[in-house]
Amino acid sequence: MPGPIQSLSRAAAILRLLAGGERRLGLSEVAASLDLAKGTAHGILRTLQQEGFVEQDAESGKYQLGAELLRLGQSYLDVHELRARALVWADDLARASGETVYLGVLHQRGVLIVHHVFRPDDTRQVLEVGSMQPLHSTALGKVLLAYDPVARGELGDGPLESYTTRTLTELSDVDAECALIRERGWADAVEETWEGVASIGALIQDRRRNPVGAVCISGAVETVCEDGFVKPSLVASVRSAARAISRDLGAGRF
Amino acid sequence: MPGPIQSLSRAAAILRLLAGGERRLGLSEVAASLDLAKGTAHGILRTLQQEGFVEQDAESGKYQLGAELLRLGQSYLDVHELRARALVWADDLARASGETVYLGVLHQRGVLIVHHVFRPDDTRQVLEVGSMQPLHSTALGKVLLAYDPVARGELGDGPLESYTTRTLTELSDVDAECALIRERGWADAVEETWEGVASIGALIQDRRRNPVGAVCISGAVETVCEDGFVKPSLVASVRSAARAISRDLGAGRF
DNA sequence: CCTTGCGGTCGACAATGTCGACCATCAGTC
DNA sequence: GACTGATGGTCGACATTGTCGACCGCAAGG
Repeated sequence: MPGPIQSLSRAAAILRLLAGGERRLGLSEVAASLDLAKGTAHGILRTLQQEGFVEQDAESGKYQLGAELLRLGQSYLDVHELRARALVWADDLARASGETVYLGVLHQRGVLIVHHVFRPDDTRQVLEVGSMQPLHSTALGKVLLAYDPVARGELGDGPLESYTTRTLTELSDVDAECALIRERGWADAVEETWEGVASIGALIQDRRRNPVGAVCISGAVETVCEDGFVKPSLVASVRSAARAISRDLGAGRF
Repeated sequence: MPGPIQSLSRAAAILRLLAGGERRLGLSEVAASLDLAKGTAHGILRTLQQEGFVEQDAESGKYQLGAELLRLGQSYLDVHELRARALVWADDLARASGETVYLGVLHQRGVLIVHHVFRPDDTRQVLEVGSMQPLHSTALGKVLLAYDPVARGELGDGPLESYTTRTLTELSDVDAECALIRERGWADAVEETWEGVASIGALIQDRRRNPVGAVCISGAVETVCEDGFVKPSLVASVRSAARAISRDLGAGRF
């Protein structure tokens, strides 16, 4: 495979840099962070700016991400076939289970949330579409790890970050857990990322049985678990939703 | 100002092209649409793909937008100062008015929705964050047209699209309306874009009085209007919310 | 079995993006 | 108020880099 286009890779790196840092970044900071000449960084930023991917604060001169990214991100969702077919099933699942529903796909080293149905009570909740969750400590992530070799590859050999005392941080433990998940066909994660939160996830596959994403429900330990284990009835609901979505995807082409 | 970076502009054009067309596009289609050599288009696509901005359907070989865009779009929202400060006020406004609340900023030739609070009843609604609304036929758009010279400039001299029989399609009419809006300090749009929908909007400005966005409420004509005019009490709510957000923004720096 | 379309590769060429010195401006400071 | 040290931004020479169009292999369709 021939090499990538240098200026484009650099532009992408700049966007990621701006996305990462909380605050706006100055030209010099950007150039220094990526080891570019100021002139070069400026040229890229100027172009990104006039394309709308980056905006410049009028008075400080510093740069931040631009509105066009939001628009394109929305377009991504519009085209996303998995999401489109899952919308109605996710709704049903939320209603049936009374819990929050997430739909996620593998993206880089994590799970990208592409759909989110609020828990059907009236508590205030923030939409998490577009945010990322870790692979090794969430139901969505562990499902993907268990079934998608690419996801397992992303884990590499690096140390796994620990979020709570129940987070699995040893690769061998994760692999054992994945074997279990494959055997029984679903994953759970009880207080492995957030205290008090438990979730149950299952795989979504396309017509050729390739893993393409995962659904999960997520809620308070008290409502999702019973006697220290996740409720079998909820597991059944999640698995049935996952099967329904997979079937729907499979039918997509005919 | 020196020229933009060619490859970057082209990459942006490809992304916009992919965002525009509903379906996935093949390499040749992309190359033809933008009048590029196939090799060139391929190089750009390849780079965009490995950066995650574009994905390729494994079996058809066609391209579509990538997940990274969703993630970056979300990051844009996270950094967005106007949105951050407006969140709580928008919530209050929705509760007080009982209607849907939108928060929009000028982007290219339209209004980009950066925040959306659902109407506080239980009807099913879809999140419109990231989508665009026309300038000349919505309350948000007309507010920006009235106060932001850049917005007025975007209108150019082109013919204005008509959505309903009440859409203003003559530039002179729009300008007259804008004068009125400036005079009284708020805008409305009753069935100018969607039949049965009325909205009321007001300007948000930063500490230096620059227009930075607009808030509006939007709902059924029957609940927003009375005797053929928008209800004064709703106008008051919207204007008060807009002032609150502006004040909040102004205080941001101190 | 040839044709026609597809996505993808290759290598020569020169247009293109890159680099680093340079400029203008502002804020702080002695 | 001139100095200092930041900043964002410009410029033009250079050669790296992206571009182009011919070419490849494959699959579908006549």
